[in-house]
Amino acid sequence: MKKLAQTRESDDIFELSSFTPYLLNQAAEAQSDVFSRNYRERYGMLRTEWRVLFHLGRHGDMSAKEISESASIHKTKVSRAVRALEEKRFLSRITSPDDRRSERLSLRPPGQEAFRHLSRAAQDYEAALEQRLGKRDARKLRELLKRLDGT
Amino acid sequence: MKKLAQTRESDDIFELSSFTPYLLNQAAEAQSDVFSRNYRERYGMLRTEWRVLFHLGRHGDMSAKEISESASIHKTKVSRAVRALEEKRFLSRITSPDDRRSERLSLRPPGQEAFRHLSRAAQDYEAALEQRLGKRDARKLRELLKRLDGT
DNA sequence: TGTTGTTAGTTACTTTTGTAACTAACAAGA
DNA sequence: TCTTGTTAGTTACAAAAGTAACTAACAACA
Repeated sequence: MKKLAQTRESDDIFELSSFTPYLLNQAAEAQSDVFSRNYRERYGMLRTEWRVLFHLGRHGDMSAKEISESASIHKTKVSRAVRALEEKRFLSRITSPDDRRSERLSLRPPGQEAFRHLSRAAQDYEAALEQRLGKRDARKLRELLKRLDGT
Repeated sequence: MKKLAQTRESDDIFELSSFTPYLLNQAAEAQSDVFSRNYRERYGMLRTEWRVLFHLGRHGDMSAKEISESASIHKTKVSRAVRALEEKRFLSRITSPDDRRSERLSLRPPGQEAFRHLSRAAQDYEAALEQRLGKRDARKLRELLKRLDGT
């Protein structure tokens, strides 16, 4: 007998394994757990610190505000990450002369070295992922994820 | 002039936007933020609570241990979620007669209703996502995510 | 100059998570 | 029955994240 029309497709079976937000979260956690070893074990860094470091290394000196906007990280998280990186002697701050509320953050040599190291690790990680998924699928995945992150 | 061989592809430019763990995380957060309104605003539930509820609704009575394994949630998180759901009168526990360490968790009527409601919301959410991405790409995304979550 | 409103960044407080140690119950064998 | 080892679930403490309120500096204009 043919299947009848339904109000909702497969109303009966709905597993978490077909719920995209769940899968996204599982995959994100799994990947993050693996890569975080790179900055956690060697530098005792947290994810936000790694991101802030990355932005500074990638874009040169920035203010906390600029990092916050460009990386979509809340300013309190940035503030805490900056302090942690400062305590590790990875960056220095100089009060901006034209606006004394804001600070110019720059990587110091140890911070620059950490950036280079982690940046390389990230590229290697990405390359390994591309190996696993295949170039085509890896690219497709990134494309799809980009389409999602706005919503 | 032709591009020379490099040790690493595009050694020069490496943006966060091409780093899959970053994209995964952004997308996962964005999606979770949207869907969490469903269980947060109406039921005051946390994500782990929603997951535990879902498992109970989907698979019938289970022990905390079983949920923990089947959902890959740490047992302390499950323990806290179970207590929260119990306080909301969404579930009841009965000490298992054959092993008094373990408890049979069952959804009570209000919990069952919340499950049905949220389950429907999840299906609608998934359907909307499928609309946005297109059936083919939505399916592809799920497939790729599944391939990632083991690592 | 004084007032009003805005902005960069920090701090204080609360909520949530992670980790480890714990309790009570079980299991299997001496 | 008395170890010894394991397991289900909880609790206590520490680390991290979210939220709101705050400080100091700025801007614009009366």
